[in-house]
Amino acid sequence: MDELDAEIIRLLQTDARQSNRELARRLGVAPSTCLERVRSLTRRGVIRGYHADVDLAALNRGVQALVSIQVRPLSRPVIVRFKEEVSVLPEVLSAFVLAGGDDFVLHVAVQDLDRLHAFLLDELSKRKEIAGFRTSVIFQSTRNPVVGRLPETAGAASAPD
Amino acid sequence: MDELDAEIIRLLQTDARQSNRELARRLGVAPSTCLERVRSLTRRGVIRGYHADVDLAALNRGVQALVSIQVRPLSRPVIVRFKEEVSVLPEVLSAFVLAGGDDFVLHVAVQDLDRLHAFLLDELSKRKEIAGFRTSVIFQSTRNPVVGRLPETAGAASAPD
DNA sequence: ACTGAAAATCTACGCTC
DNA sequence: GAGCGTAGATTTTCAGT
Repeated sequence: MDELDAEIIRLLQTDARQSNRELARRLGVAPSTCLERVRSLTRRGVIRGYHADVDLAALNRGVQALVSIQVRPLSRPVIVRFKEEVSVLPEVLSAFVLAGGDDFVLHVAVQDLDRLHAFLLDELSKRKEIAGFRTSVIFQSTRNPVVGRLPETAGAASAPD
Repeated sequence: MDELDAEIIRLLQTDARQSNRELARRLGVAPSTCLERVRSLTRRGVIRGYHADVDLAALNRGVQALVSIQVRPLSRPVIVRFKEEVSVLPEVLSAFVLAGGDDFVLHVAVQDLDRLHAFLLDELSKRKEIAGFRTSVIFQSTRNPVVGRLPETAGAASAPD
């Protein structure tokens, strides 16, 4: 993971469909070199795939929400099963298993508030393992297009207290 | 947005780097037709871009958390400014502006728990507009690779009560 | 929406450092 | 081992239909 790899990752996060040639030009290396680097990153699992970013509103999924959920009993089989079942629901964009007050957070996207309500009632309320949940409608969301290495925070690495 | 468009979107969400030719083959249309469809979807803003999916652990960002935040006063300038400033922090993957008990949720990824603690203390605690926040470490997260049209929920559209 | 052909790109392989 | 240049295969792209 040298500087060149980091730059490749940055550029492919910005635009995954640019040609290998273009990528090589921006990096100042030969296309064949660039190709080998990208393959290596893919082989090593650093690059996991390439995905189109789609406008949710255009898919009639303009209403998003975060749903915080507590499940009981808080046992491994219940958590594993709940996570698996809920992850595949079409309304769910992503699911988080958490430490702390809430056990799960679901990021959901649906057509409108009626559908959100229906989802909560039909998919969540009926589940016996759910001890409670709280829904927050999302007004806005922003996503950082590029995930890079973090800058070293001065002192944190070398001088723990 | 006919069936062909929907299928293109599905395939490009799964693998954004497959060739136009491959895409066309899977759809059973000519490459030129497929290309024009993809361009149209891009022009209309349905496809917003293509991004590489990178393993956060490989970038030394293996620790993720959701941070729920309340800000005061809850006025437009405070919200807008907070959102803009926080969105560009390198630790922040995405930021949500919410309705409900919490005003913001930040999805953050950092190297380790020390860095998470440092982020909370150095970036959040010092902000005067923050009235309180709660941090939940993420044990696991799953993401739905394909966002599609939602199935019609029987009765919901045609027979509201 | 398809066909065909020209331009651009991809990528395997042998070479140099 | 890592990067480069080249050449043959593949793909993109845009007429014309």
